[in-house]
Amino acid sequence: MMTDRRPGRSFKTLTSSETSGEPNALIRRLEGLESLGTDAKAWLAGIEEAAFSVPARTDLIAEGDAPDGLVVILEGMACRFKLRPGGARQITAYLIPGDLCNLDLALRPRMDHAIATLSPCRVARLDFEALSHLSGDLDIVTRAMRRAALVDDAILREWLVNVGSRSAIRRIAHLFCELLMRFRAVGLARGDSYELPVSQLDLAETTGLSTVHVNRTLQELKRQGLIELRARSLMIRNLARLQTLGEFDAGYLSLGEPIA
Amino acid sequence: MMTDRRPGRSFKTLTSSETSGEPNALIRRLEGLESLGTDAKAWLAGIEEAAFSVPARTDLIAEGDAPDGLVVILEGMACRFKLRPGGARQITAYLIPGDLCNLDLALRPRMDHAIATLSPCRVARLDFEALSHLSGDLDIVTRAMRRAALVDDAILREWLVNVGSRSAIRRIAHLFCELLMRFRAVGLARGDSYELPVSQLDLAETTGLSTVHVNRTLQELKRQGLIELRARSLMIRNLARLQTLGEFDAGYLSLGEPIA
DNA sequence: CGCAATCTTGAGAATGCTCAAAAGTGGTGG
DNA sequence: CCACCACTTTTGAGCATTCTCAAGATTGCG
Repeated sequence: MMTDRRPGRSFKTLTSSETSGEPNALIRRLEGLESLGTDAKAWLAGIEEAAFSVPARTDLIAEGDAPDGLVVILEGMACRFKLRPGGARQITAYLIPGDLCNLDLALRPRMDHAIATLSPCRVARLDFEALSHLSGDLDIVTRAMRRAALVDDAILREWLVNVGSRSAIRRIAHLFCELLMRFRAVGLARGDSYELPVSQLDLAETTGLSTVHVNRTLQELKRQGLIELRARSLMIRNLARLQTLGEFDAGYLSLGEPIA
Repeated sequence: MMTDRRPGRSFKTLTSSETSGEPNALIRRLEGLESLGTDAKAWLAGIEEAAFSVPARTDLIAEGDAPDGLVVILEGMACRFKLRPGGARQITAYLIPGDLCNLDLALRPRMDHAIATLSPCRVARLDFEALSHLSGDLDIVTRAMRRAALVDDAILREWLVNVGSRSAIRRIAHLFCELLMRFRAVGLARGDSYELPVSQLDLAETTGLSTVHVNRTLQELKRQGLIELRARSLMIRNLARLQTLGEFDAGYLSLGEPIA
């Protein structure tokens, strides 16, 4: 279940969309997948009330859990991962604001993998009851969430291609391109830059490389003038070349206009 | 085991479950996920009528397609894959009898990957209309199919772990264990043996290894007395040791008793 | 200011790759 | 029924990418 943190705790609330009237990341994300009506948006805006903060490197859902609510990332980054017998960790997905942790909770008895924060996060838990009673104008929300799950599947397949067959430098290039597009979709990129609050160890556990090699590969990307990366902030200096290098084609992210 | 089926049309009828009153692979697969009523089974048995044969190495669904029906594998093996710019192919899933190719057809505009047969297959196409009108006792079928999709997701995550972090010999050991369990679930394993109609090139494209290294790794598995593999038929000689080597834990396959 | 985590660098080693060619297999048409 | 052809499997040899180990530099946080 969720680790010992109660909703009430305030972990120094950052300046965030929470205080303004802007749509939260979940709304932005789902709006890219289905056209949401005003009532749907209003309903989704309500999740802010249930939001709470979680520090970095904290389990959100453990392997074997049977969560009783749908967990949504509103700010920060989290990841899905599996542990191998020796303790090695393979990250199988990044969760960014607007992403859903366990959409299939209704059908899946227990989690086959775990979810943990990478950076400090703001998170909401949607009650299973509330979700299953969405109907009428609101079941567009369910459809949008299902579509989001399909995009997650597509991302996972793309990661398998990445790790299964691309060289180190291409893997990282591809990952950085994907994250740019995903952050853009929820309004969290400025131009070709975004915050990437993960360590090189995290990148290593994502790409199937050693930390040492991740480090050297990042240096090579910088040397080639493709990226700048300092203080957990990534600036892509030459997106076209980075895309070519990473063999990146955004089609699998379904970022076109919302399909009718 | 009722027989409510019309005597099969013959596409050069092989000796197969088709001619007997046995449940087809789809029924067996879904029955492992939900308890099906007799009417659900009868409905599923009807797909035999729409079955047709496809030779090996033939595309079933191309990337970019928007299929108008749900494709089901009844016999043989197929795979999902993506092609990289240079032509390299990464296989992202094996489809065995009882598996569904494109369950999300209602929500996904176009396929982000392709599906092709590996061996000669018998395949059925379920009309989208027919599926969307399943209701009452039959919507248990929909539930079972959704659960099957979740298992596919879990398998994909496990493959990412496999390719992202295990050594060559562990990767192949893991894959062989997984396939044993999946074939067993649809009654296609005899003891610890099963037909594995894929080439070493296919295995290479699956595991992210070169064909040469696959070949040498298979020899090592034989040398250690873990497997026998000839004429596309795999016999696992020491399942316990193969599981340990492959770090295989069947939990992610949801093969327990059907969950209520 | 100091600890702990993270990043960086060096050097040697291993796993797995490429290229190339030979040997085996199965299907097909003459 | 055999010969041939394409595909697949196997083997050898050298090499590249990436890993491991280890230590030193840097950063961020309390």
